[in-house]
Amino acid sequence: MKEKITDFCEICTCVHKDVVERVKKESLSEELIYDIADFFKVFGDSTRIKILYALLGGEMCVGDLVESLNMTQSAVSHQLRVLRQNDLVKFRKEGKAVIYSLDDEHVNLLLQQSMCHIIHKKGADLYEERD
Amino acid sequence: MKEKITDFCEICTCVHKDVVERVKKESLSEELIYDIADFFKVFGDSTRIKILYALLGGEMCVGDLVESLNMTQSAVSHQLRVLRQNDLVKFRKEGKAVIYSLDDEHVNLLLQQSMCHIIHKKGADLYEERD
DNA sequence: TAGATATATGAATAATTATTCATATGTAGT
DNA sequence: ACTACATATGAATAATTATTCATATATCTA
Repeated sequence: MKEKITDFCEICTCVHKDVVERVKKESLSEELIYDIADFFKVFGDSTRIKILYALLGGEMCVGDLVESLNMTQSAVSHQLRVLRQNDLVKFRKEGKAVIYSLDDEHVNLLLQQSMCHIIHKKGADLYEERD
Repeated sequence: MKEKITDFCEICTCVHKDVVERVKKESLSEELIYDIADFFKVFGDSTRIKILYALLGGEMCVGDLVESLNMTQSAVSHQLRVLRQNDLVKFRKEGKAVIYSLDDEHVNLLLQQSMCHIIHKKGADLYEERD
């Protein structure tokens, strides 16, 4: 079962032809791969998580976000744009104010789920040393 | 309902005291915020997504991953470390080979869910222009 | 134990991205 | 139309992170 499949890799001889072929066949398109990574990337920033978590409690105007999160207006606004571009938040205008809210239930779900996961993992780590 | 809450922000007058206070009160600890962001950050890289997706089909040794994904052994190994450190993959040794697999169902779930979300969103975008 | 192979890793570089600063846009009230 | 305010944005800088290259570690075989 351990045999060299082609000559395009000069260093690895530990190659299982069947596995490699299956994976290559079933691989996602480069485009989808990048889309998925980009999607997660949006959640992978503490500023954006703060904003999203704040919006879990309901819609907020930019000024309130700035106050609540102790950040500059510019930083918040830049990150809101990223969230907007990725359809994680939507907004409506009310006079001079722009009021943001979470775009759909997916966001809500993902946030909750990840928090569960992390708290669970942290907990498990904490109690790992017992007996 | 629109009133200045404190004097620590010199530029924003659009501040809803009640909202700001609630958000501040309900805010997550900085530590948890960073943990959540870091968790997502791990998924936010196309190389790691490729590896994780390949492992959805079953356990694989490093060499097979290198072959399947057309990447250098070093790059794969570095990213496997990140995945290991974040408990997304586990491994066992078999002779010289190190065989990796997904660590738990959470990973599986998150990947599937995100793909659904993205495909759905893409689809929606594609058909958006119709009347 | 020596040599070969599979994987891991440190350091340097390259690429990506968040924040800041300055300024622009848009809206409301006078 | 003018002023003030709320938000957005371009450009520069700072910070983070992925990849590469060279080399180290670990395991098997002779």
